[in-house]
Order: sequence, then structure tokens, then C-alpha cells
Amino acid sequence: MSDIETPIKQPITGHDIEELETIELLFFAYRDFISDPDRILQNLGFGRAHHRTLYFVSRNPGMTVAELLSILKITKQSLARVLRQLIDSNYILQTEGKNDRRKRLLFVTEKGKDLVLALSQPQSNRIQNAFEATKPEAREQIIEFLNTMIGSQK
Amino acid sequence: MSDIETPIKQPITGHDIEELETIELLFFAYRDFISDPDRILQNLGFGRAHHRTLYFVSRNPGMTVAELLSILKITKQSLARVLRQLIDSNYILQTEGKNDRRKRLLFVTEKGKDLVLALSQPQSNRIQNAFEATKPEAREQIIEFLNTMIGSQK
DNA sequence: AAACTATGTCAGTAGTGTTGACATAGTTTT
DNA sequence: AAAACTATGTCAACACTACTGACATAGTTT
Repeated sequence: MSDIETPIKQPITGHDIEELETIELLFFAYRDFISDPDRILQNLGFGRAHHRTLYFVSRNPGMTVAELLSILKITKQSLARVLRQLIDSNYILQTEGKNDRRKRLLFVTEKGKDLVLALSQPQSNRIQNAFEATKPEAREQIIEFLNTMIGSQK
Repeated sequence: MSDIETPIKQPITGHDIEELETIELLFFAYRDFISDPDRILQNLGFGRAHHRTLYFVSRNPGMTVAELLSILKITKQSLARVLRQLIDSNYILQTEGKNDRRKRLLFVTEKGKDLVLALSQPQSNRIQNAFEATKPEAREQIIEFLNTMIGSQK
């Protein structure tokens, strides 16, 4: 029982030390990557969810609410507030589907497009700098690495 | 004025299209990367903040609360709740600093170590798979890429 | 007409984060 | 020794993002 309260004084490590260090790297990289647009969003009273929504709609004009939900992997109720705010403040607009009038097709407005570009700019710059710090041949490999990180694990 | 309500029907793009695509890739990669341990945490009633706390303490045994705060970049009050829960449920323990008795040195317990390893395992596997999908020479470049992503932007 | 689909909304709750204020113990400076 | 500073902890109030479950409406498919 004293066993349970013994402090482990050595850093956790193991055979997969390189992977552990990469976990850390990913945490820091993502934290800082996301911090750039956060500052802009704060002035607008928006959060990260607004950013993501705006981003994916801008990249997939005319996408439906259901498609957006499946990309973001959040619930309808979580998206609802965010989407409402973006529509009410004229960053996004909805049109009825032509074939299926139940569907709401999502588009960014000019205002929305401007915001997306402003939000993405610091992130683009950050990525560009990071690409420039590596060999040109490495880009493809980095993209491959990230692609393999995606999806459910076998 | 009708201008403001014009839907933008073309996907946002630009000269930095590769960077835009990488933004997306990073979003998906991080989302899925973090989803593995999320499932384990849920069963314990913990969240991501618990994971991060446990992780950094395990990697830096004897770190102080202040050091942990500056790594996580959150406020003392945010950490307090999480740290209290981890201490109360015996995953982390505190000892007084030897030189400075105001400081609280943080350690994981055996129980804490076991949990960290369980949480990190799927992430390690994911990273390992991703590394294996790339050329061996690319590892170094990927790490360099991630490192350059970190920090405040010039 | 019935069943299903896409979307929207209501109410309640959880986790993580914030700010500001204040308390206590211990250390450093004067 | 008193004053100032530091490390930590805690209280209250609040914001954002997510969740679940239930229900409503309009439109489509069977």
C-alpha cells in the first residue's frame, strides 16, 4: 500500500522514446498553431468553433449542415449556436438545396471570406516557415506523415 | 449592400494553397490523435487537461506547479481543479521542495505512471505508423518541421 | 398515408478555460 | 526584525464548447 504512494522519480520513457517526444512536439505545435487566429477571434467574440466552421464552409461551398457535422465530428446542437451566430452576423449564408429542399447549402459571404483569409494567414505563414526550415524533398513526406495520422487506428 | 449577401461559390484558395491544405491536415491529424486517449479518459471521468497534466509531470518528475503552468499556458485556477482531482485520486503526489519549502514538487505515482502509459500507447502507435509510412530519412525533417511550428511567430 | 431524412430548437449538464480578489506560508531584501 | 516578494491555493462568477435526450417541422421516399 505504501507502494501506491511512491513518487516515480525517473522520467517516463521506454523503447518508443522517439514517439513520446513527438507526442510532446505535436502538443506544442498545435497549441501555438491555434493561438494565432485565437487572438483575432477574441476581438469578434468568436471562438475556435467559429473558425473551423467558417474554414470548412469556405473550402467546400454549398456543403450541407450534415456534411459539416461529419467533418467536425461534433453534434448538431454544438454546431447550431455557432452556425446561428455566423449566419446572423453575415459571415455565412444558407440557401435551400435545389434537388432536396430540406437541405441547407452553406456559403461564406464576402465578409466571411475576408475573415477566413485573415484567420488563415498567420497559420499559412507558420506552415510556410516550417516548410522552409526543411529540405524541399521533405514536404511530400511531411504531408504523408500527417495523412497517415488521420483516421481510426487499426 | 447586396454585395454583402453574395454567396462565394468558389472554394477559398490562393497562392498558398499548399499551406491551406496543410492547415486542414493538421486539424484532422490532431483531432484523431487526441481521440484515442479521450476514450480511456472518459471512463475515468477525466478530460484532456488531466492527460496533459499527467503527461508532463511524468516526463518531468519533480517539476513545480509554476513550471507546469508555464508549459500548459493556462491559469493557476484552471490547473487547480485538475491537479486536485489527480492528487485526491492518487495519480499524482506532491512533496515539499527541499531548498524552497514553498514549492510543491510534482510526481506521478505508480498508478499515475500506468495511466500515462496506457494513454500514450495509442498515440505512440499512431505516430509509429505514420513514421513507417515515410522514408526513414524523413523523420528528422518531420521533427524539424514540428519544431519550427512552435513558438511565437516573427 | 406512413416512414424516413435534414434541419432546428429546447432544456439540462460537463469540462475547460477565463478574471479578479484574497489567504497563507516561506523566502529575500532592506 | 519588518517589509516586500514569491509559490501556492482557494473563492466566486462567468464564457465557450461540447454533450445527451427530447421534440418539432418541412420535405422526400416508400
